Amino acid sequence: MTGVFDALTADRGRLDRASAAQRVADVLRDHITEGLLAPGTRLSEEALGEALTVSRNTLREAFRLLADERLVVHKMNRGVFVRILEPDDVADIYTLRLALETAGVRALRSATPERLAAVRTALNRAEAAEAAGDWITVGTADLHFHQAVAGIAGSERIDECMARLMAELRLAFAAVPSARGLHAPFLRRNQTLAGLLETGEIDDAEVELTSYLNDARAVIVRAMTDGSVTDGSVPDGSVTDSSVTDGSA
Amino acid sequence: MTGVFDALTADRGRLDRASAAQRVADVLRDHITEGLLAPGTRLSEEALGEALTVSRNTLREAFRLLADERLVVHKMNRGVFVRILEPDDVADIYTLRLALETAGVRALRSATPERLAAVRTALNRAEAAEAAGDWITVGTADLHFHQAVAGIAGSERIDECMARLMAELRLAFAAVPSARGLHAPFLRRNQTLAGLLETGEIDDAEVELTSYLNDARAVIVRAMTDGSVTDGSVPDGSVTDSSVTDGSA
DNA sequence: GCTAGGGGATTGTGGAACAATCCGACAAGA
DNA sequence: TCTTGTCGGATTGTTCCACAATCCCCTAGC
Repeated sequence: MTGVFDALTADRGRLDRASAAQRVADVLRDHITEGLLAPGTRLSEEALGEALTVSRNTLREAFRLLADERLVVHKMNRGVFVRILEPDDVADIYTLRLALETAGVRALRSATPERLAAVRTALNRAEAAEAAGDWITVGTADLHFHQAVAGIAGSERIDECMARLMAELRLAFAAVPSARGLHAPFLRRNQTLAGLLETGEIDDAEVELTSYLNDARAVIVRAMTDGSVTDGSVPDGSVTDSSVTDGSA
Repeated sequence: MTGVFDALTADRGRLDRASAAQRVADVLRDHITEGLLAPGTRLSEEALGEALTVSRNTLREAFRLLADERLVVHKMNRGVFVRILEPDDVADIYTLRLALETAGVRALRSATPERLAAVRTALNRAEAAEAAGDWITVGTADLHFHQAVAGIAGSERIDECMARLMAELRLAFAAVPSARGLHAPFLRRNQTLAGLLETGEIDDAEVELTSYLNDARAVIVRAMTDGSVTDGSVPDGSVTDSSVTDGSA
């Protein structure tokens, strides 16, 4: 049964175009993770349906997808809201992150060259963005760097799990006033980690990774708890309506 | 703000009744993981909607939830089907399992007593089922045992991740002819692992866990590849129609 | 100042309709 | 005989509409 067309199989996925619900979810996911939709914003079915020219039913299917990814929360008879992350959530995210990235480090010996190269590529991108002073892009590249670390394991499910985690983490970044203060201290440590990986020092890499993630978690949690200052990235006053202030707990 | 009603918070979830889509998804998930819906079965919107007396809209929202959990696959303009696991999927599942359960073992020092006790509880249930010759229940208890191991980490997200993984794994069990042949050899090793955890031998537990999961993976993958024999759990001939045979990759 | 209740808006769910698409069968041609 | 074009039936994809349920806010009354 195997023949000369086997190479096409990989591209088969491109054939089935995404459904409308999938596309809507993609658009909303981008907007949320880019910070264009502030945490707490209510996503009205009618308003969004009109803006995206899709029906309420289709929109609701998209909401299900995003709720499953924890990017929005469903409140019965009240609608869906962009998720507001609590400090506990951040701590929990880092616990899972540690497990996944550790799995990547430990799989170093059996890693494919492409997977390993992706780590360095992401790191280079982060430093280029740093040199340009573009701290938003630095944040993106940093997340990609860590996705690449977990990706060393070569597992489809680990990749997806990390991708979700990183999208969720972006919600936390939105709660930290200064992107620069958040990312700058960790760029050099990324460099250290990448070096250890490239020289195959697995145990040292694991120690560094653990310490790194613990520190990062502490920084974000602290910024969230005493963080009363925002740098004005909140789009406009509509976010301050009453529906935002009530906690999700 | 904290008061005498804090204990009620845990049960708050029971208050907001689940939406119809959620309930439908729950029912279907149970049927799938219990093996009542064989992999490859097509889930007709009209037939299912009639059977559950819900509208197509609601059903489609439920399908989105299940597709996100990888229990069903969406094929554009063709409908949704109960997922058929490939050997590669099983291998991948075990990779993630190892990462999550290892995280549990490593968190042993800071584990709560309840979390640790859950490991022994699940194990006892498995052995009771074994004594009764109920191998289906043994399979369930075995999955709960491993969920408890990962649960030692005390992370909400790790728990959810494991729960999904276990549901998915059930699809693989459906491809193995003999439940007894699958589970029996591993019951004793569960016992060993639990013992190491209870005596706090973290490193040994981790080694045993790794070896355990590698062996289990090998058993299932082998059973799936050369598994031409089924024990007749496939409901009827409708499963053999052409739409089932094409791979999902 | 607090409780109770009404009004308005939005969601939850069902139902129907139409277009788009896929599958299988049949027919035509080499 | 094998391949290719075409047609018809069935199911999904998506939209629109309707109505009940629920929640929030505001006002009235004590």
